[in-house]
Formats: sequence, C-alpha cells, structure tokens
Amino acid sequence: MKNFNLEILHKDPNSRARTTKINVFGKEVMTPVFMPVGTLASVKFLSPEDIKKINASIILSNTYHLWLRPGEDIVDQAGGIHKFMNYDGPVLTDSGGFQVFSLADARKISEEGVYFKSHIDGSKLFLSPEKAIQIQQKIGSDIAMSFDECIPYPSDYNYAKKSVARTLRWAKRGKDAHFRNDQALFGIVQGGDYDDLRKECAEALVEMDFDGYSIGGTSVGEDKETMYRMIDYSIKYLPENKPRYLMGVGAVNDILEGIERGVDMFDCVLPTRIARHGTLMTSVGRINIKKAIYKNDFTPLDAKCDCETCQNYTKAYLNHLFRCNEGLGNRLLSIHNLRFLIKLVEDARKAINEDRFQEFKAETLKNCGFDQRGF
RNA sequence: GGAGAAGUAGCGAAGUGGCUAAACGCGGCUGACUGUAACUCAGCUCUCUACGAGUUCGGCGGUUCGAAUCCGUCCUUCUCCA
Repeated sequence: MKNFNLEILHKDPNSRARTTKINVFGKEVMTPVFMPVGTLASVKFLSPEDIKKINASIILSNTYHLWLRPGEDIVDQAGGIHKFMNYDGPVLTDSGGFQVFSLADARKISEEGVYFKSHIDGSKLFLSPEKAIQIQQKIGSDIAMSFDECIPYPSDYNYAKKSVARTLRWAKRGKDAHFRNDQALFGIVQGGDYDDLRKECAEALVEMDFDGYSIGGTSVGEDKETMYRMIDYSIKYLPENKPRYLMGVGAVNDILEGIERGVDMFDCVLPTRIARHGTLMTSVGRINIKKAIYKNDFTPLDAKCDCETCQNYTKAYLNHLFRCNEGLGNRLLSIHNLRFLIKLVEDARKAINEDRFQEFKAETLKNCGFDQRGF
C-alpha cells in the first residue's frame, strides 16, 4: 500500500473548488497548489533555500531533459533527485510527453514510442512509455507521470481520437512497467477540445486506477474559453478522492478558473520565464520592469507582496539590474513571481475554506486588470 | 613649424560614382512569453501633415545626367618628426 493519498478538507458550496491535503509519502502538500518548474533539477536562478523561502511545497522536474543530461544513472548514483539537487521536498517529474509537443520539429511518433533528435548533439533517441517510467524510477521523483502525446491545438477529430487511443495504450504500458512503492504515478487526460474524447480518455485512465490524474494538452495556443472547456470536459470524469493536476497552466486568471473547476495542482514555467524577461506579476497586473518609467521609481515592486524582493528592493534597482543584465535581477524577479503565485493559491485556499472563493476570484481578477487584458 | 591618417545616424563601424535613408553591432523604445532547446524572441529607432514626402554621411564650393563615394578649400581630431 502506497503512502500516498488525498484528504478533502473543504468544498466550496458555490463551485467545484476544494481544498485538500495530499500526503506524498509523509510530506504534506496543501491544495490548490502551485508547483515551480525546475526542468533540469534546478528552478532557474533559485537555490533550494530560495524555493523553501517562497513557501513552495512541491516542485517539478523533467524526465526527457534529465535523461539527456546528466542521465538518469547519474541521478540514481547521487542517491536520487532529492539528494542530487539538495532539495528534500516533494518532486514531480513530467514524462517527456510535453516534449513530444514542444520539440515537434525534431521527433517522430510511432506506436512503440517517440524518436527524438537530441537538441543538444543531434543524436537519435527513442523514448517509450516503459522507458519514461524506468527513467523516472531511477530519478526517484515522488510523483511520476505517464508518457503521453501532448497534441497541438487545433487538432482534427480523427487525429485527436487516434492519439488518445495511443496515449491510453501508452498509459497502460507505463503503469505495467511501474513498480516503485515510494513513487506515485499519474495518468494524463488528453483529447483536444473534444468532449467525448476527453471522457473516453478520463474514464479509461480511471479504470486503470492511477494515483492521480492530470489534464494535459492545454495552454498549447488555444484561446481561454477553449482551455476552460477542455478542463470541464476532463475533470467531470475524474474521481473526487484523487489529485487533479492541470499541466502547464500558470497565468493568474487561468489558475483561478482552474481552481473553480476543481483543479488541485498547477505548474507553469510562465512566472520564472517572464521573470527572466523582466516581467513581473503583481496584484494590479503585469508590469515590465525594464520600462523607462521605472528608472527612478523607488517604490517596491508590489506593495501587497511579502516576498524577499518586495521587502528589500525597489523598482529602480531592479530596472538597473535588468538594464545591466545582472543575474541578480533574474533571481529577484523569479523569487517574486513564484511567491506571487504561491501566495495566490494560499489566499485561494483560505477563501475556499471560508466559503468566499467566488468573491476572492472576482476581486483578484478585477484588481489584476482582466477587464481590459489578459494577465 | 613639417609629414601622414582620419572625420558616416545616440555610440562603434561598413560602404568608396547610380541597386544607399545608408549594412551590421551596441544603446534606446515597444510587444510576446502557460507540463522550459527561452538571461529568449519579434517590431521600431533622421524628420514630417507618414503605404507618401522632405532633409542627410565635418563645413563650404565644384565636377557629373547622378556624389557619403571624385576635385578644391576650410575646420576638427589623432600619430610621427622638429
């Protein structure tokens, strides 16, 4: 019996939003949760101490990328990913399924698996559902993902149907190859924006009995309404007593819409990526710190934020760091954006527990300026 | 005082008779970024009444159908010799 389970703490009476406590092999994860992404066993520019300081409770890493470098054997020899990167909190590894989408120009899909052309040295690689599980078991993450095909949007119905069937066969193969009792395994719902395909996929995965379920294939270029529909089409077929993870979503409005629809877990590169590009998420919307107007603005980035950056530095200083391409700017903004999203889900949990999630959501969206533009 | 070299858009730097409002880089200004090939990418950066027009390549004056590019002269800077 795996020491992995979910306890529902509170349900919002006005939506499907909920708070839960996920027990990840003795480590607690309160949901809704936002998971910072550390693809290469590193949340870019942040140390494990930084990650803890922003109150992150679980982070993500990536099978495909660690497989290429340094190789799963090295991580295994280090004693697993926690020891390797000196981070003792829960770690979830994505399977490489997203790379089927993001590296589409350098890969070929077959029934057996996916052939990749390495983006590092051009060598030929082959990743199968079994191999993806084997790698993740060696990496030693707390939660592994099954190998799926993340299809682009739009995809025509016939392709999506074919792909879902294959992703399901891959899910079964991966599950059969999985044996670690100290590692959970999640299935991934695909099916594009087709209700019946999402249903077919979700129900088949539930039948296979995974430890949790993800909603994949979103945030691949579709419009917001379509994304929210994909979530609806997927989540209604998923069981209440297992975690629901919306993959790759991290814009403020998307997170709130996801929570409202019953999502427990989110991950996204957005906060760290845009931080490196000078954009910060604030309680009044997104701003780009490189803009000339911040050159002599000696106020904190976000008056309502409790992060290290907002407590200690001004916009003018961050503006200066970015103009000079100083790495500290990347770190400070990454800390801020991650803390901002983690605080967002913390506040959301509180609101759900106090039966005022709808008000919280409406107020947050209004403050962030969603009436005029996306976040 | 003499000899040589050079002055191109905010800066650096190509161009050496028409295809040049002038490559490229930096700087500057905008915008994008959602399970990370991303400290990345895209656009703009002489002026204007702006899918067109007007002024440019140290100044002035020439040669030429046509000049940033050739000639004269002046100014400035740098190097070397006194």
